[in-house]
Amino acid sequence: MSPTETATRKEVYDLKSYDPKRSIGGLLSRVKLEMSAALDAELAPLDITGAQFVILMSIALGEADSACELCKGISYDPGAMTRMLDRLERRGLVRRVAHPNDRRTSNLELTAEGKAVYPKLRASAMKVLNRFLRGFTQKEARQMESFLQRMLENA
Amino acid sequence: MSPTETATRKEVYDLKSYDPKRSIGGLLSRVKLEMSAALDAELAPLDITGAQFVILMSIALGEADSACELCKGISYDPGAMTRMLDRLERRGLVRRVAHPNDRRTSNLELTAEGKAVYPKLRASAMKVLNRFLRGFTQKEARQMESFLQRMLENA
DNA sequence: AGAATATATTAGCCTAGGCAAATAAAGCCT
DNA sequence: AGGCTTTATTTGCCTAGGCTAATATATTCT
Repeated sequence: MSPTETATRKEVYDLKSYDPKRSIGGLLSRVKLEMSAALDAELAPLDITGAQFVILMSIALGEADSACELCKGISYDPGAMTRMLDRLERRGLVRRVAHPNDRRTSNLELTAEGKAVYPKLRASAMKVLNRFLRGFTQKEARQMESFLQRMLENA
Repeated sequence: MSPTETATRKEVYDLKSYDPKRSIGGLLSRVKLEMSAALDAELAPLDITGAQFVILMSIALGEADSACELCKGISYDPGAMTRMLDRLERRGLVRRVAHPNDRRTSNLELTAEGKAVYPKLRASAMKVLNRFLRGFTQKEARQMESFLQRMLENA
């Protein structure tokens, strides 16, 4: 450790060094903004938004098969989720199917059209992400994933 | 490089390895969401939102002294900015001052109250950020900053 | 079984950002 | 000066998420 970085120092930023815009917080917000915009642009020809992409992916991957599980998985408001699913259903991508044992909920499935666009969605998102990661080695990418994962665990 | 990671490989994710939720994209969105919520909670006692924090900081640090410059600096909608500044002015934190040479615009300044809360805002944001970075060494934090900066340049 | 509690979804109201058109004032051109 | 273009802000309309209360089922506990 360097002299300016003593063994007692525990925190990354202090009152002197903290610059909001160049801090991890500021940069991260900015990157998220740009990435979302880029994803929206990439998906626009498919008439699907970035927010819808997240839902469709969750359903496709079997990570959630009800509105409630979706909400829990991604910290999304239940009211907003109802409307989101309404839109996806109207859009013909998702179907609500009666649950056999529980009439409070519906099982969510992709329609044929939903299944058909799924690979395109995946490819689009991957493309955007890879674009933002140009110049990154695999090792750097894995390290970035690990940093983000650790931040999430600190939440 | 490992055998699975050949010299010709240029992209971080491929169709096989890409898992949206565990990818840098998914994680980053999630971290941003949690961080924003944490900042909002931390600032709530001051009756200031995270979005307002960003504006106040920009003004305080002299990074922008008009609505237009603010918008450019943070990719914010001009219409939304007008309303944001209306709120901050009503809240007594910001003042619009006539520009001497250009009557289209106003110079933005912090009021006395705005200047008074500024150090608290800074401290709050720093606190939240440091919390998310618990366990990070200075070196890791600098590396994270650099990764994010590179992603931004790739945008 | 019946009551109390918990869960899943929905509807209403509120806030706030994005987009497009309107307005006003500069700046530029000749 | 007069006209064309650019810049800065504002306003109206639209979309979408957050919060709360309402509703309908399940589940649990006597």
